[in-house]
Amino acid sequence: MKLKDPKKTELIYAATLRLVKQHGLTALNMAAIGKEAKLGMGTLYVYFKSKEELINSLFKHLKQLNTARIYSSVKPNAPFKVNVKELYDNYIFNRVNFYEEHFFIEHCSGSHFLDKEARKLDESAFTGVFELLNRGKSELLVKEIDNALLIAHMMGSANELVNFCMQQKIKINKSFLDKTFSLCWDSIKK
Amino acid sequence: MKLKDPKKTELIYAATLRLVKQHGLTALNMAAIGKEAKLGMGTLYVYFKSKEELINSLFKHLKQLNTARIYSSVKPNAPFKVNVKELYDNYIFNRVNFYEEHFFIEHCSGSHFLDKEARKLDESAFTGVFELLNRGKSELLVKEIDNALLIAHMMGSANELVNFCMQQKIKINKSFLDKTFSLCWDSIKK
Amino acid sequence: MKLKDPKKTELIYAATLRLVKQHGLTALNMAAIGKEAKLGMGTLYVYFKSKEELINSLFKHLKQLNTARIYSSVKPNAPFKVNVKELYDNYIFNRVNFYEEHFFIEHCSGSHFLDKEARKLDESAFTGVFELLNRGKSELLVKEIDNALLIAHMMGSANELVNFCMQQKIKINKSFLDKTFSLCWDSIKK
Amino acid sequence: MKLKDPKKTELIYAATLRLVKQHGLTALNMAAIGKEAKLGMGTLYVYFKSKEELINSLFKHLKQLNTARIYSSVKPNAPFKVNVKELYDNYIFNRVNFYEEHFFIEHCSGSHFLDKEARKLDESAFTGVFELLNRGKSELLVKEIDNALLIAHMMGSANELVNFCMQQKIKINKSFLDKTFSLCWDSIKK
DNA sequence: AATGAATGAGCATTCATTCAT
DNA sequence: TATGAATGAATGCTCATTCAT
Repeated sequence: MKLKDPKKTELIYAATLRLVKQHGLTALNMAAIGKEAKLGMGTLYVYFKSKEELINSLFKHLKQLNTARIYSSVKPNAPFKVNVKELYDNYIFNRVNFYEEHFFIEHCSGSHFLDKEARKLDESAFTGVFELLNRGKSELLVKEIDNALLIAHMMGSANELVNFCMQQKIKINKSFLDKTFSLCWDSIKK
Repeated sequence: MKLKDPKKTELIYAATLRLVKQHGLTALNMAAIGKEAKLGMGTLYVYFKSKEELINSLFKHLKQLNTARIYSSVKPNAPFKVNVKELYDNYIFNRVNFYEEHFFIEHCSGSHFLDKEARKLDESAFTGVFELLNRGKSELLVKEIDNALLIAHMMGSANELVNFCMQQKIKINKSFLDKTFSLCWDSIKK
Repeated sequence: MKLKDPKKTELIYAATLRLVKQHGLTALNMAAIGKEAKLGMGTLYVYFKSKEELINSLFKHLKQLNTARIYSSVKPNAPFKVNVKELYDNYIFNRVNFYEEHFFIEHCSGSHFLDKEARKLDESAFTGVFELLNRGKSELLVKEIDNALLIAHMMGSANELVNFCMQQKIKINKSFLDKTFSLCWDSIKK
Repeated sequence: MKLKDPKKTELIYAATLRLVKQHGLTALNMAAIGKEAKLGMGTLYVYFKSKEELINSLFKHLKQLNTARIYSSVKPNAPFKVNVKELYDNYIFNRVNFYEEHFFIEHCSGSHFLDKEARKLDESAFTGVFELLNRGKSELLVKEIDNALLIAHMMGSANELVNFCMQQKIKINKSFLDKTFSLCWDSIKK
């Protein structure tokens, strides 16, 4: 596909995210996306060859974007705990500021829309954090527990805390982040 | 005369859960449910007046069931930490053994299917744990942090650990539970 | 079909008429008839082998009843005009008192439900009036116009007058009947 | 870009009338309309948002058309009887030439399809004839009987005569119209 | 005989996709 | 390229009929 106007792809992505947030993935349809993006319905098919492709394409795009965003904060030279804290803050910040994106990702996982490639992407993604945790272990700062479990524990906690805040319409500030990080840190630290 | 068979409701529920697990909520349709439940499609409408009602009804049923299951393990007379551990094990056990149910619940939340009543149910449910944590605080065993945050932290962690195990097809055993519980305990303990 | 309980047939007929009057022939369904007749839906099939047969059966029944009712008033020995007046009053009286029945008949005619036999019945039925009009002609009281046209003229007028009264909820009394009969009489009289 | 084709509405209307005439309102379904109109079934929903709306829309359209057609023949300057005759001929002519339309209208009235607006339209429509009859009375040509009754009488007669001719496949000609008009005129004239 | 639960063909409606402009 | 009208397969739901009790 030669994209004449790359901005249209963005418009379509944004419209899709807004709609899924508002009415759920189950209610998503092409006519609605066209309308929300202020484009003709046929135009969608200039940029994506099917609804499935649109969704997969957006899913992969978001996954990449998200991984990049999280790692943007990792600075290998900083002390270990500082690094973990920054990663933590950044992760939560991301989750909140791009809530629509994560909502979309979560509802796509497990839907029949995703192709194999997307499903694989869904499962990879945390190699950078692995390395960081290994460093923590070598510095005798982190418990000798499987990295995958440590990550699941921290990520799960962070996700749920964000969900809670979104539901209760609580704004997340520095004091909140410090408090909840202390929970995470105390759990993984040796 | 033939009487309405209460077992049919269960058959329909079970078929629905299986299908959503296998192909996602987005692919769910009445014909498929009928087939999976080995019932005529019309029969579904003897027990539920619409697809929406079927989904809401199942959602509410599962929420109640789940709440009951979690609390079944709380024994007020046991020492605090024992109680938390039992609750934790029970919660994870539930999550694993009724994975289909939680998968369904999570994909329904945020779909356009749920009515107001179901949405409300979705948000309540943790009063019992609140009380337990208060006891922990009064016994000077738990950090002075908002109960809601403590719960979100532990639940999120537990959920994600289960997801991880399901994806990796890891069986959860006592040693796993002890290990991951130690993460949770260390984070909330004073 | 051996009818165990002939009263049930009447119950079913009456329920059908009431429903068609209230919601129209297009909305008629077997479940509703059963409910309205306070009978199980299956019971309808003890008395009629199908919906079509029920409708045709009722249609024929009403046609016969109606023809009998109209002619009940013809007394061959009375003077001609007296006879016509009595027939007219009787016809209108019937139309009003058995409005449901005529509503049903009219909506059935032209529906795809009626079989050939019923359709034929629909077209016959006025031989008695034919003879009366012939007598009128032989007595030089009636215009020399095709009987069928005279009948259509009078019947059409009567039908529409009744419809008008039903819509406007006007009660028909002797003075009304005298006034409108004068219209009819003046038109056919020589 | 393709534009909505106003002729399609007419095609759909015409197909609907043909089908109702042939198989009755009770047998009408969207697939059949699409086929008869040589349009995809989905196309119907581009022009009407539901079957009900299609029927109501057509009903209202026909009512307006019909009222306009009837009055098109009223020429206030002509002598009274000439005017009534012309109206009469015109009314019958209409009834015959647009038999399908009247068949549709009659079967819709009393069906559960019509909305309030359509039902109201159904009841209005004869103000022009009222005025004509008033003129007839002032010219001492018409009996002092309620206009509504006079109209019901004439219309009912005309309707039934047309029905009779349609059933018997009789062609209506000038002599027929003169003959039957004489019946009407004799009934209303003073 | 009487009942109403069970059934699946049939119907109204939706929606991804194509097509004419 | 951009558009939205056109399409018909797919879906939710209804309802005449059958069946088990």
